[in-house]
Amino acid sequence: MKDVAGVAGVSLATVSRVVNGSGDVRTDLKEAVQDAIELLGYRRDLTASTLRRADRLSASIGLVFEDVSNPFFSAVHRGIEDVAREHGTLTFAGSSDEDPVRERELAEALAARGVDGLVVVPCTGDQSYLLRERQAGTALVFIDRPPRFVDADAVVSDNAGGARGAVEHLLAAGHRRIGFLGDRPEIFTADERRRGYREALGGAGLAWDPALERTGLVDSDQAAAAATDLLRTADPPTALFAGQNLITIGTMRALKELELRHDVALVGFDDIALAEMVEPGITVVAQDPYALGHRAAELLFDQLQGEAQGTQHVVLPTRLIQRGSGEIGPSGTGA
Amino acid sequence: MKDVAGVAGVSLATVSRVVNGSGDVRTDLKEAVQDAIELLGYRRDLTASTLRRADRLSASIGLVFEDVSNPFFSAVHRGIEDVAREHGTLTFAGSSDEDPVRERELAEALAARGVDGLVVVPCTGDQSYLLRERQAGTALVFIDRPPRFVDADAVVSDNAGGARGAVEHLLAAGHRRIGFLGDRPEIFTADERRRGYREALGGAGLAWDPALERTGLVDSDQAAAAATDLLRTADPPTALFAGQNLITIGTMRALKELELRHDVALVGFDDIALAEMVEPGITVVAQDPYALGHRAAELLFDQLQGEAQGTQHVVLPTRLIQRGSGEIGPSGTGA
DNA sequence: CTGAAAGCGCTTACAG
DNA sequence: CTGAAAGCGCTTACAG
Repeated sequence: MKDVAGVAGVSLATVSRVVNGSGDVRTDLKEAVQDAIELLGYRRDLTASTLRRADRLSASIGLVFEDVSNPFFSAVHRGIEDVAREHGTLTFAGSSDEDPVRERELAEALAARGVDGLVVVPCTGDQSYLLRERQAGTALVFIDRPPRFVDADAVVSDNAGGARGAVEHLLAAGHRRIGFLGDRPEIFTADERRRGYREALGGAGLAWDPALERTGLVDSDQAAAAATDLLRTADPPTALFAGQNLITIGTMRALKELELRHDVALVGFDDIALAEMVEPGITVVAQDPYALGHRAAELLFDQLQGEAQGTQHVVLPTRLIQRGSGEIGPSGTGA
Repeated sequence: MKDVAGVAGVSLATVSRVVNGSGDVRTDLKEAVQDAIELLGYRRDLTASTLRRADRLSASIGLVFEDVSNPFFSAVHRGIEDVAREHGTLTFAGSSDEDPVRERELAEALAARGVDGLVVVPCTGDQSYLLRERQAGTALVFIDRPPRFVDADAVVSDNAGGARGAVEHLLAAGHRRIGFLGDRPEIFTADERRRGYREALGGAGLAWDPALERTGLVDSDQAAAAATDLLRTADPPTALFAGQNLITIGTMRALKELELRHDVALVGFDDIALAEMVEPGITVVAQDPYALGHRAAELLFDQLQGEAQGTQHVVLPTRLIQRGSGEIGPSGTGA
């Protein structure tokens, strides 16, 4: 910038005004500056600009996900990116791998780089360490799960309601013994879905049977093993509700191997690619991860623009998609 | 930092030395500084540090993908993140949507924020605008596709070789009329896969028949329509090679609707979730997107650490995974 | 080992 | 409308 000022024969302040389009600058000087910029191939250093500017905004935000490579979170990412782009803002993203220590390291590393806001998927644990960042002016929105020990905006899906709907769908088909396969109950979403499952059973006047619940399943292999185990018991369930996409995949694999695909009903939480191509098609309760990200980003920019009105807790609805596996009756399709 | 120095009763320089662990500091002063940091809840501003430091490194890198929400790129992302994390570096990521203008905007926005390096998936077009950033010291690696008009490190899959292997696999099963369904040929990977297809046919002494090639397919719907059209011709192919994951899904859908799933062979490029659960299982040529990202990030940090030895062009092998659809003979399985 | 001073690249009152 | 000067939060020679 100093060089540009030199070549254009003006002061630093004038170059700054031209570059930022702020304040009026005489046409001939403006042109001289633009020519000098062109000539020297000058690029503004945005970080230096942020450091000095009154608003101190970096036009960047940070994303703390469980895993950037999980299709669910990458769809969330895109929802956020599209809003951020409208605000000329770039996104940093990182994976916590469900580790509270790593979540905190990531969030603090992001804050140390001066992000204007943070969208975080909280691990089990305590997010109060983020209070300090918020006090320093960092906008903050939680996504997928509510935070603990922090009162802040959050956007989540209707996990309990979606699960309840899924189980009610199975009940309506006549099932009375419905198994639940879930992730670790410490995870908010996993716990909520189990709650929905239990509520639906209660609503139908059924007591929930601990023998029909298998939780702590962290990948599709564990899910397949648990499903196999459950179906081999003396009084097996006639329907299964799988609490998450990887669990649905594992359960489907188990049903295929046991040759029970057309005999045991299945509804999964989260939609999956190719779900309609499998035999039978997989009935799911779908979330809208893109919308989750989009809404969270909107709340974040509302905060940044001082348009936030109190703490917002947004709950997005889920949608039941019937494809066949969830419409199998208690005595199978006979196919 | 000024406040910390005040509370600890030392100079700014001493605080800086303690925070950075650089230079020797008397134990009592060090403790006084640490106490003051604790007391004030002081957090270092990394961007200000970057601005002043000799190496000017920001410990952040930028990623320009086609689409962050595409599972292929999100796996690449994770491969890069894991290496970056070892170097204490954070990643910015954005989507170009295959638009050269947006690619450039993104890359330049990233550069303006002082990233140490850039990993880019180049759109069709000219990447020479990146020469300026590289001259300014930004490390640069291309991924998935080689750049145009820039001599720089690149990590790509063996697209032509993988495609050739897929088609040779179909030829070995006895097929003589093999159709090709591909993305826009302007995209490097799409063109390479078509080249592999044609080479395999040539190697078997077969002339390639333009009537068997359908390209320019940008989503699964277009792929399904093209596959349907191809299979309804007077002399239809007995096998299909689908050049990309979305195209494979569309083709599979068409085969299902025409009830030809067990009669027409199919091999797809790129692996897909649930591919083994479909009937028949989908035979694919799999890339390793995580490895692609991992290798690219290694090259990037080699450049940053001055350990780069000339321009590297890395080609990663692909792997044929047989699951059934690619093992159907010219007269079907009869299933 | 420690501190006073200069300066990274920029913006912003403040005079003129 | 324009420029000289101060300063954002930090690091880094340079003296001592």
